[in-house]
Amino acid sequence: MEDNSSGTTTGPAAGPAEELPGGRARPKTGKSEQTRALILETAMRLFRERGYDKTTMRAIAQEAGVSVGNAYYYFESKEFLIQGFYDQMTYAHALDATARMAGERDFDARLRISLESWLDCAADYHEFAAQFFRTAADPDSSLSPFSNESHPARATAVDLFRDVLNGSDLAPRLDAELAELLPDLLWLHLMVVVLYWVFDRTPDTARTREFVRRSTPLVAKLIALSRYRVFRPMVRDAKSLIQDFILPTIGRTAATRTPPPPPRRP
Amino acid sequence: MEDNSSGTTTGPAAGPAEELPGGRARPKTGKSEQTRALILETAMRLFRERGYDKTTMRAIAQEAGVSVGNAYYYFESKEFLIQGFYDQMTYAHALDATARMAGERDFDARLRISLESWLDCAADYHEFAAQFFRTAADPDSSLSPFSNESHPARATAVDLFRDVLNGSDLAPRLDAELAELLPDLLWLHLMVVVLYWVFDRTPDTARTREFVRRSTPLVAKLIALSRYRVFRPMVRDAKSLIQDFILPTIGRTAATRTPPPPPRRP
DNA sequence: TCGAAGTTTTGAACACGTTCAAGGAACGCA
DNA sequence: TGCGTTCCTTGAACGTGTTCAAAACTTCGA
Repeated sequence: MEDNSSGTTTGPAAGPAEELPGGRARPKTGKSEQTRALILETAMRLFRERGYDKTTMRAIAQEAGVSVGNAYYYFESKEFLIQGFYDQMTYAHALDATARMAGERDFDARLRISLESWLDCAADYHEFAAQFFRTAADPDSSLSPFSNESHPARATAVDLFRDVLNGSDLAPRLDAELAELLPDLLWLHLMVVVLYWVFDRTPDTARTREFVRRSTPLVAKLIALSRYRVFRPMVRDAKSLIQDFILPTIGRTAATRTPPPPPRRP
Repeated sequence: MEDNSSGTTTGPAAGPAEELPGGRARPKTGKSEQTRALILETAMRLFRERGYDKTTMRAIAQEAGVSVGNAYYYFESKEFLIQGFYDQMTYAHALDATARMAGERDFDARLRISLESWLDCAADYHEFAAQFFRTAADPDSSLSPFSNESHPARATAVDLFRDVLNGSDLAPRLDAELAELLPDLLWLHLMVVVLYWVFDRTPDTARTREFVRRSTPLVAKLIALSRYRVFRPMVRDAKSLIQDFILPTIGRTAATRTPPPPPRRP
């Protein structure tokens, strides 16, 4: 918060929320964008090769053939390189998962596929991921996916889970209001899996994969059961708790909060 | 992992798992223990006053009247000072919560009281706690409460929740096996509350307090319901998932793990 | 009391993330 | 062409966490 007077430099580092290929973004010169990409790619390669802590900013700069100050012109800090990595990976994951679950209608399978896809996309970065998670746990860092700042990567991820649900045979049978909450909850489920994965030390993170295979049927069953009468009061309580306390804390400020009671009659 | 050859120094920093007042602990000279305590207290005061990042090791040393190297003799790194803080707070919390819920038999109330007690104990450190949580999220750090290293503070916390359960009217009505898992699960619930608290920016963390008031009845209801027939299959699945995948990942490898860690380094 | 072995303390030195004043390079305009 | 403005790049310098060889102190047997 106290860093907002980020100096006299007016470089792109001040507003780094634009490097996905979709934006009108940076002025014009392809040169600048090229340097930025070079630095990010070099950093990611070194992170993969040596790990985060052992990769110094000096090494990144030298390996990329620029000065250390130049790296700071494009990335506000070493942590912002992680943001670049996270955005890229989220995007790749969304594409891969969507492709892989095409045609599959079973909700459990779709959920499992999308999580396994994440594990595959992230596999090369397992060691380095600890650092990412550390950063995510810091509420002061704008990189945290839990932080209120609009986080394009998080929106992409939540959209993917909306797709997981909507493309499944489960979707039409669900209460509309619950269906609205679920994408965010499934994203939270991914966060739990990520937490598990970060701490997983088994070869090829086999344990996490097993955890996914075991936990997704449970999630599917839980959601399916939520329609039944007996569970109504509890589901209602849980729903309002989530709506009032969980979602506003993550990105979802007020976008869709308690819409007027939908007079549905099943 | 690669730091294990922690240098030639054989000071107490190598085995800092002993400073709770219950132990036979450090050899004999009260002097050493005194210096250690002085450094820890000074650090905690400065953390409280200035925050973690703004408190430098040099400042801690100067304020405590020792050299910076001396601080490193007692604490392997700045992060290990957090461990000292965490141990102390956990102990204080266990005492406070136990006292506060004495006489109360309602499970929901006991759970709520114990969580509110935590919030009160931690209140002074709210700002600084972000850093603690950051550390907790790093699997390479032996400070992480999720790490396998025997973590006396965690054991204390889990014991507290065992007490929350056993002292309640709910305990005798529960399946024995489930009752065995619950203390760890309730500790996980605390971790969720802590996560919420860390990100909470409302004055006096009012939002977290509201979150506790709203979530504990749900937890209580969920546990109470688990006895009913309909839920059996699901409870069984969840139980085995937790038993096989969650608890082993946190400290709980086997029932009782090598109780006495000998602090001798010849 | 002496000396050796162990314990505690010191502070200069090191590596790293980060900052910043200064200087080029590119572009527009007269 | 010359000049002003903006964008990009540089690398020395700063403050920080951390290390380590050496000094100071304690303990204890002879």
